[in-house]
Amino acid sequence: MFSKACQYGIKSVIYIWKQSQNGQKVGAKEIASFVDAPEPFTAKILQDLVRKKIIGSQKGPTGGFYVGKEHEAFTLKDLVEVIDGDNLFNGCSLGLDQCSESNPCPLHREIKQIRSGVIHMLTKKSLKQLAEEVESGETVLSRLA
Amino acid sequence: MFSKACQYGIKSVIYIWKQSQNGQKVGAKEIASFVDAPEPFTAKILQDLVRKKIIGSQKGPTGGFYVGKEHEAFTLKDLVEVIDGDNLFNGCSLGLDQCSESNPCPLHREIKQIRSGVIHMLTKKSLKQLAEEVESGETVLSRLA
DNA sequence: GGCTAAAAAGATAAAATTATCTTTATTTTG
DNA sequence: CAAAATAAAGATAATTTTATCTTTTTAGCC
Repeated sequence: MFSKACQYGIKSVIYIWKQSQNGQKVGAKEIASFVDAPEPFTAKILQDLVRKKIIGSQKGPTGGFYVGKEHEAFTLKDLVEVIDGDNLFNGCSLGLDQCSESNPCPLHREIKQIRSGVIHMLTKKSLKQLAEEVESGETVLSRLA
Repeated sequence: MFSKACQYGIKSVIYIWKQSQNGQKVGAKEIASFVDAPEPFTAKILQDLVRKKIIGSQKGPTGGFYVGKEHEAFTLKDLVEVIDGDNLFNGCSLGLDQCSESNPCPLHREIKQIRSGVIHMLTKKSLKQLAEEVESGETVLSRLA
């Protein structure tokens, strides 16, 4: 469902939120290690997210990635769209370019319903809220339980 | 959601069903052209499906791919599993290997629900039924409407 | 039996995704 | 202002997925 890049991205951003709530910026190395992902690849993904303003970054010593009020409204859907595109949300699931309501592919109606569920789930919580659930121990992010 | 191989596979098998209901075996070339997929790649996929008994095949002149009573019970889920594995149905969507009910990742519950929807949709109709809907014009398979 | 048409299998190639390495730019601190 | 730490950017490599090509096997037909 999600590419690896996207999985890394999701976990990274939740971790950044978690740390930012404690007022801490975090470096790519720390993020990658926590999230158990290759560091340079993670850094690439984070760069994309910065470019698209999903997160912020600061160079130099004491620098790192962070989030703040300006990022509070972003949801998983925004993040997934940046990394994986809108493939999961739009376009015929069988790759037909003629597929439409009036010309539906065999899965058209069914996929439509699935997608609305997916979109709902990816929008109902903000990234910040997801981080709060990790902070509270309700959910778990790292492989180190 | 589905790999290209899987998209091609789904369309191919529905087409084979459609043709088999008229008592016709179909060759890889015809399938690929109808389904608008590269022929050798399609043939590879079909070979996998034959090996896993989702469809049948016969070599030699007048040969081709076909389906019959012995294949009637197969659903999209069976097909997707053969081609894409169970990735869509099992395993942590964020790639955590520690993820479980008692140690849930941030998306655990939500993904579980999505998945049950996906599984329901992929099992509620047989491949044969999907072909019947194409046959009746209710849905459309080829890019030539 | 030999020819032909088709699937099966195996080898190769191209493209996309994932991963790594190196260099550059920026910013803080001393 | 120099040094150090960090993100950013660019170049390269490995792996996986997608695609193609070639050879072999099977089965029908004359």
